[in-house]
Amino acid sequence: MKKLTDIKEKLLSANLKATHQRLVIYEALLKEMSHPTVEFLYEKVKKQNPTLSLGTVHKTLDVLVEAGLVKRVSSTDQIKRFDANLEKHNHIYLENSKEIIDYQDEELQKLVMEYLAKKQFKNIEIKDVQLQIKADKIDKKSAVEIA
Amino acid sequence: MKKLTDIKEKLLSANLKATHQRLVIYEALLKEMSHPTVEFLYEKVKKQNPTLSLGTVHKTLDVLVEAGLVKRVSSTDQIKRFDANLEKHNHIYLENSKEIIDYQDEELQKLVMEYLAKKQFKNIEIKDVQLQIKADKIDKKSAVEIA
DNA sequence: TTATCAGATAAGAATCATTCTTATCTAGTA
DNA sequence: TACTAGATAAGAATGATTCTTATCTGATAA
Repeated sequence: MKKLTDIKEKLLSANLKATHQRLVIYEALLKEMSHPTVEFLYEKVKKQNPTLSLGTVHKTLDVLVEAGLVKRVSSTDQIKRFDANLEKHNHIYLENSKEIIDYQDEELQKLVMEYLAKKQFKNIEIKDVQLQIKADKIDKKSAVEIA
Repeated sequence: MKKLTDIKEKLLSANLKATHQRLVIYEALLKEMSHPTVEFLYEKVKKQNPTLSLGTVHKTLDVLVEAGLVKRVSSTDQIKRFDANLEKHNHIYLENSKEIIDYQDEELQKLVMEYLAKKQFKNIEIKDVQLQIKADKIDKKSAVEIA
């Protein structure tokens, strides 16, 4: 549970002005586990902030990505998705239900990074590795559980 | 080196009519290692086929994806990219040079798949796993070499 | 050969998420 | 209080993609 003061703190420590719009957009993204689109976040925050514009949501998310507080999620469709979870984690793409869920597994991350570290890549510097797990949800009504 | 007859064969075995447009678009994609955009392929094939339209390139690629002959490449930008390489492989995203290059490594693929197979996921059926390796090219002029 | 028919293509209009532009607003500072 | 830089609102512009419609093509049957 992030308090508003924590969010404010994060913005300020990234040298960003902690405006009301930025606070509510960032807060909405932090609450969402579903890797929301710009439109989705706009609809969420608009309820409490009717004057807030869609362009501001776009701009704010760009600013947050630029500042390293938020990440873009890659996908094969044409719509931007965002993620406020900065911890190293992977994504499970549920193709039939169109969801993207988090999969955190330090052991796996370590396994892959150590494997790649042993390899000799010439002329590149590896910055990050992410797994995209493509799957189908079997029972669409119940949630996915990861042991 | 794919011969045109091989390409024709692939189209026919996917129950697609082997039209001239499909042949040249598919051939152009097979030749490209760079995970090209629709626009890029259009510019390539237009030289020899001036009447071919951009819409046809879009439609044809959709048809090829639908038929399983071609794959979409996921990315964080808004532009579709395609890949005719159906072998299990991973992608290295060179962020500074905007390239996406292939990284084939059966050992790594096996390592990850076996690790995940041991895990207990409830309610999902894993179909595929892909690694996205984010990196920077050190010397932009020379090629990346993978040992 | 000719007619028919389904599917493919060309051309351009429509769509829609994103980006850009401009004017206005706001908070901090002198 | 006035000034200033940065942020926001509103809406226009952009551009890749999708859609629509008419035309074309190639296979098949009469």
